[in-house]
Amino acid sequence: MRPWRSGPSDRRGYHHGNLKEALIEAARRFIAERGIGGFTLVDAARLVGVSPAALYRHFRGREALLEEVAERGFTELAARLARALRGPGTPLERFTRMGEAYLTFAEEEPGYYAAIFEARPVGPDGSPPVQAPRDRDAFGLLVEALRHTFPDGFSGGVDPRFVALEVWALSHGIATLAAAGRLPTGPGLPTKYDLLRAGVVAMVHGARAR
Amino acid sequence: MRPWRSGPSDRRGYHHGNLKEALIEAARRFIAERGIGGFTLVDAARLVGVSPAALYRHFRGREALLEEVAERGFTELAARLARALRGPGTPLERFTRMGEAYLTFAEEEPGYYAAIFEARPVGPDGSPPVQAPRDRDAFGLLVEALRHTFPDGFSGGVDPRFVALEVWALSHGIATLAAAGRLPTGPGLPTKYDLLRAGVVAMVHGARAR
DNA sequence: TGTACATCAGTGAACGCGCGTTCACTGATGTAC
DNA sequence: TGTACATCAGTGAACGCGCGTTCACTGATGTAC
Repeated sequence: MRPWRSGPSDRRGYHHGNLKEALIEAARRFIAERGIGGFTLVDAARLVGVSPAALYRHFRGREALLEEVAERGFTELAARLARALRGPGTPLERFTRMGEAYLTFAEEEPGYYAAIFEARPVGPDGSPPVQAPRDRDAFGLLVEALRHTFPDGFSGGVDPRFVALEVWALSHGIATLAAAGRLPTGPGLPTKYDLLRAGVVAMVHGARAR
Repeated sequence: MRPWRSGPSDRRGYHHGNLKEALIEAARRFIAERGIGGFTLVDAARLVGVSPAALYRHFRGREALLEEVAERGFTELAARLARALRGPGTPLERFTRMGEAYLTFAEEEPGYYAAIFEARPVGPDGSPPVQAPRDRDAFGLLVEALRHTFPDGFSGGVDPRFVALEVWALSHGIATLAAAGRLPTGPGLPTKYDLLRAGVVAMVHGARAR
């Protein structure tokens, strides 16, 4: 990776001009390549072309930077899911497209994805908060999507949260297996999108038939 | 954690007597507590009560130890799955029980589970092999289980491998979300076992109805 | 049964390394007058 | 428009630390005679 600067003026002198953003971007890239554990502040600073100490003008430390990356990642993920859900088609089609957007996000942004699921949220005082607000947000988003997509609900009074959890767990499983390169592929074997699509259909169907 | 020795004589002098096994056991525990990235040779040696250099009498280095842990873990997992599948009940019941055994293993042996999925397999020369034999084994095991459980196959000629992948991805997703403490729980929300059971039923049913 | 000795499984000190973080500092920026 | 100066965002050297690994070594074990 070559040193990288963002913003209009590519070569500034003493002042970088956009260091915070550049560091977040560098972290995202390194996490994508080496995982959360393999990410170091020193490498991020070097990539951006700045001394490691400069980082502390913008972040409390390593954990704070990771948490910021996770935050950005989650915002991006939520935006993509919402966009996918908004399109045309039957409820089931739109919901399925949302699932595909999830898999695509995990594939295109492995750094964000890993940060979202591995970064330990940090409270203002440095200790972990009781529960990460993102967790509730992520799950709530999915439940709301299901409720909007199937406003009549499921027969038998099946809780939409149940279906939401099911779909989320399947998506996460497919995404992480694929990211680890452990999803068997080959002639006659389904792609991850095939897998998710069939799984969603089966689960929604299952919930309606119960 | 207190220093720990295994085998019949708990206090040996210069020679430990069972160092290899003790180190594997220590690694399993540390990985369970801190994850793969948080595991260090030095800590493992200290826990066992031995100098860090002693480790090199039994392993090439850190990676080799991790790979050994993964190997043991996989053997144990395979044994548990096979045992669960062997019991009484209808095909679907037995298959469902196998899924529950998978979740239980991930919960009871988080060290093994993490090692299985995160350790990078190492060939004899130190470079990674083309494909980890374990991967094929794990998947093959699941497919065989499905074939034995539903000898009549699925209607519409649905490939058992398809269903196997689906079930595996769901199980893995549930297990990892649960291990990360990110599976929402609360009154009215399903347990991970509920989730897997309903998912398996839906998927098998979906495959037969297609 | 007793002794000599090869083999094996440990020790402990040391190494080079890269990490996250701190500190006093300095160069650049932008605002007040 | 020009100058003084407060503020801000960088530097670079240094730190203590713990890591994985190596090395020459030594104590224990078990076998041959």
